[in-house]
Amino acid sequence: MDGISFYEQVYQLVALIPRGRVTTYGAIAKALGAAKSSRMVGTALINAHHPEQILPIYRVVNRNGLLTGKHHYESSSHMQQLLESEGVSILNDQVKDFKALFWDPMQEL
DNA sequence: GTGTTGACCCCAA
DNA sequence: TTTGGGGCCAACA
Repeated sequence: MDGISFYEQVYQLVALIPRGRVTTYGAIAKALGAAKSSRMVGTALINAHHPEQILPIYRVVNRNGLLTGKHHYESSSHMQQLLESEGVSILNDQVKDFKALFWDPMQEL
């Protein structure tokens, strides 16, 4: 296929997430045609140190709207703080009104 | 080359 | 409710 790796596809999709919205690993994986490879999405975000490109990976949460990736940040509250600064309310490490704030890549693309 | 781990998800009991 | 199993695939020891 093209010279774009799975990781690159994840990065591009994450970069398209609108401000104040969130999405899930599974939704991204499915949008890329790898619904069962949702793990790779999370792994990709760990290596998300993309050059000259800021990725709002904090807008990506798990299926339950839980901030499972916050432990990989400098501070546990960092991820939550970033989300709240965009108008996303977090309650008990979980996105409030997750269903309403959920951004489905498939629906936009 | 083999085994384990992991920012996940789904289903069954 | 919790627990257990399967799947997927890259990175690491």
